[in-house]
Amino acid sequence: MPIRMTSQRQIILEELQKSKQHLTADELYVIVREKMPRISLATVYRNLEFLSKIGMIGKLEVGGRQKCFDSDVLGHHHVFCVQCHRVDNVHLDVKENYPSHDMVDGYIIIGRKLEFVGLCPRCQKKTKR
Amino acid sequence: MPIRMTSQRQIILEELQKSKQHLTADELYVIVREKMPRISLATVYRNLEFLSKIGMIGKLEVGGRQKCFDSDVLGHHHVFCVQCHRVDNVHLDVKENYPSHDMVDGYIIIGRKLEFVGLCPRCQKKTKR
DNA sequence: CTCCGTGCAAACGATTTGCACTATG
DNA sequence: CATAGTGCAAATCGTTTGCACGGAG
Repeated sequence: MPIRMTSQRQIILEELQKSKQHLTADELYVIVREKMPRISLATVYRNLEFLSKIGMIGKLEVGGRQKCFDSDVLGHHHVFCVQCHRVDNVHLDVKENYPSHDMVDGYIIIGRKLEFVGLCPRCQKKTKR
Repeated sequence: MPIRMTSQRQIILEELQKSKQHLTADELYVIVREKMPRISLATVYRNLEFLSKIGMIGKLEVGGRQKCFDSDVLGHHHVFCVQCHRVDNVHLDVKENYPSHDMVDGYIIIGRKLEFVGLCPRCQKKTKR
């Protein structure tokens, strides 16, 4: 089954790669609509789901409400602001000393996710004053 | 401001502790309704939010749709099944060799969350056949 | 007696789906 | 030309909120 590359799929993928950070479905919707005004939000959702399923992009489901999608699938972690629910990338070299189990409690482990929880710069200022 | 302990708050807390695993709001709703049939789902949500805010229980926001709540606040990680979105506890001793930063990219780090992603036993069987 | 907490229903935000139509391979 | 993908609107799911009433302190 070859991947059918529609113009909307193309643009969604391009814009996501161009942005170099994770975006939610409707942030991407706003961006894509500039080039293709008649695209529907449902199509954005369907394509993000599809692209993440075939591994071309990463789906990111951290705390808070909306899922994010990310074209850079590898090698970074995330910080989540407890106050405003903002999510940022962390490029921090973490020595991973996990036991080399690929099986835990009956689960086949296919990945690990390290997530930092904290207070973002903006919310620090808000709290201080 | 003393904590006002209503009967519904009491039961919600008890049942969550009794169950010894994390539950979603409406799983707990079903359980609590057996003892208190007229309780409303909104009350369950409001109390879970409240109890987690004052630190008596833990709120867990991993991948997937629903938030989970957990009376055992400490010392375990979670596995998330990519297929059925089940979440389980992992009691696995992980040597944490993180750099001792408490500040990353402007964020004040207040916590870390390690989450495993995998395929649960049930879904492994489904996939095999 | 004073508020905080409740039940109910309605509102909400994010995501999904049914359908008839379009366009890719 | 078959069938996967689209746009639209309506449906769904989890969660939150406004309001009038009830019970804890």
